[in-house]
Amino acid sequence: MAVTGDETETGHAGELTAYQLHKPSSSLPPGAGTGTGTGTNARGSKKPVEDAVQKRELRLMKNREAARECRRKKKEYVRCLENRVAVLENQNKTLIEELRALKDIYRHKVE
DNA sequence: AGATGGAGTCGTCAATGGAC
DNA sequence: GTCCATTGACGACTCCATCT
Repeated sequence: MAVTGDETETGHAGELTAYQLHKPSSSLPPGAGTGTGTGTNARGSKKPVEDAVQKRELRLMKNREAARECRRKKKEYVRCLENRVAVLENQNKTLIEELRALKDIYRHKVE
């Protein structure tokens, strides 16, 4: 559980961190990182480098969303499990009480 | 007041499985 | 075989509590 409730909009969400800016991007095609020099071609058609960069950005964006959704679902799942545990614990308590009462009744009968 | 550690969140990468 | 969605793992970062 978070100490405070302010999960969203705090921290570094939404802006580039030093880590993001400097992290080596292994999945980038060779030469796509700097955007200088390589990949220039005739005008008109989209440069392959630009295309690759755009593709990468799209992929990152989609994966970012997917990760968010994945975490949301996981949290929901855990919440459900915790709920279920609480319910079952209650049931268990009730059954134990019931058993105790029945045993009492039986004991009085045989005595 | 500053250092430190723990807990939580986020973005990214990489592996994987399913659909086509 | 390729594409895409999902998810575990990792590092970066923030916030808060506690210690010195």
